[in-house]
Amino acid sequence: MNTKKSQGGKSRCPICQLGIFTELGRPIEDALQNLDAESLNFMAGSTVYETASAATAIYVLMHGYVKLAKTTLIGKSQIIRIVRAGEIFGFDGLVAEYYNHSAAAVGEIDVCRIPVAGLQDLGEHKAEVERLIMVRCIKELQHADERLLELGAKRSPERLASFLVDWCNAASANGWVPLVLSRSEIAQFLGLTIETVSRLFASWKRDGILREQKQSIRVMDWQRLKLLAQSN
Amino acid sequence: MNTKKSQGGKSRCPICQLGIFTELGRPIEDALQNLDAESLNFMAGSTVYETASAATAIYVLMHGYVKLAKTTLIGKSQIIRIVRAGEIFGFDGLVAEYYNHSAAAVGEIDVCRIPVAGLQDLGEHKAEVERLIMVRCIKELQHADERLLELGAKRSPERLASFLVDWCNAASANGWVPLVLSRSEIAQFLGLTIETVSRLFASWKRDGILREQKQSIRVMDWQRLKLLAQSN
DNA sequence: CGCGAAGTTGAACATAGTCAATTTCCGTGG
DNA sequence: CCACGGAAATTGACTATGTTCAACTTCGCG
Repeated sequence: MNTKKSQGGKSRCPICQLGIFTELGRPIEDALQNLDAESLNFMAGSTVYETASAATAIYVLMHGYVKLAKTTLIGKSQIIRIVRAGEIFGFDGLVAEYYNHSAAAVGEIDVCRIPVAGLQDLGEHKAEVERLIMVRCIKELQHADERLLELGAKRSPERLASFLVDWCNAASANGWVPLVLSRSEIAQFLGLTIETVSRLFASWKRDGILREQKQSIRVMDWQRLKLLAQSN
Repeated sequence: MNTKKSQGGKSRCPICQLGIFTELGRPIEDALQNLDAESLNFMAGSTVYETASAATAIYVLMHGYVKLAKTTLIGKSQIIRIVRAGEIFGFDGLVAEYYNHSAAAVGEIDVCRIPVAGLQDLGEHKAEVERLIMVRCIKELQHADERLLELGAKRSPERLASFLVDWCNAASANGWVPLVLSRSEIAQFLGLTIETVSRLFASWKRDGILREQKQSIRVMDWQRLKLLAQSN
């Protein structure tokens, strides 16, 4: 068993504590408490759901990182999204019978699992929650569009550089930023090989653009990195 | 002026005739008639909206094909989606101030333009329409995920082969299928160059897998094409 | 300390891109 | 109906980017 419920059974899901639904106002927050949402904890590397497993819930990531991935028939896998705390994943649960991708924990995570069946019980508030989900979904779609541009129209240095720029920006901590992903995961995310990623890191470290220590990176020359992200 | 309204001003938009919203039932169909949706006709190659233009409407494609594209700062463009009749595009209108991609007609098209402001006036039906849009959006997201796998984890022959398989399947007409897109557009869609696409076509025609005449293709050997789509 | 996994590095190779020369296609006008 | 002109597509030769394979090093952990 690679998953454990943090406090067993239908524990009160702390959705609101993260502020995802707070914008909807208190009555809805209360209604959400009545869903049988569960707070779950997964240890590093464990699977939240597999491709083609029954899509019965959507998830809100409370803490940590989740990677969503798809695999070709010949076994090459592509990470389609890295989910951050506060984001929703598992949209498939709302329209499809099965998930079309897998979700796995990168490091230890806490998620809130919301059974889709429960959403039906929201009554008058259902519409507002669905609207919020719609908005989130559209944002995901925009993000996916951006990634299609990355994968379809950019070369390896541009892909890695803009990935690093995004990653460090999201981390907001300037200075050292924990790089949660392994070389292999970065490669799978960018549609490259481990070796290519490794060589680019090495080259940029040599050039003084980056430094790395203990799974963390620090950008020394933002200007050059951003330039690499845009052209050659 | 490269666009013209088919019958000037706020013409009755034939949304329902396409059956997109019919699943919602008659009262909602009627309510939709009261939006100031416009039926528009664009000639081949003209632009429905540009990247970064004000996102004030969503569109339903009534007839033809639309290509949605993004461009890198150095001018390489990537087609992120080919929209077919009956599909919604311009989801950005619902959440963002500006479109993050462009939309252009491939051949002549008819679209129904629904101002987002109008959706607010749907009153009690708003929720149901938004739910439908949410469902469509999630399906687009799944489709985008699939394309990320194509671009990130597959080689040129696999990309082109699976594109052709999809294209011909969607056209449902077995036998000759009109290939609406130019080599350049196919290349932009698959993240390849015109030359690579051209060479693959040539090679497959030589091998008797395909035939082509007058902008239409015919798959002669489905088994081999599907095999090409999956592995090497 | 030692083992296994992750990461690095080099050399050879292959895939796809670039550049350039033709050829084909198609609409326009004679 | 044919001829012309321009755009699209094809083809070849060369190049470059990134992959593959393999050896080796580093890191983390028991």
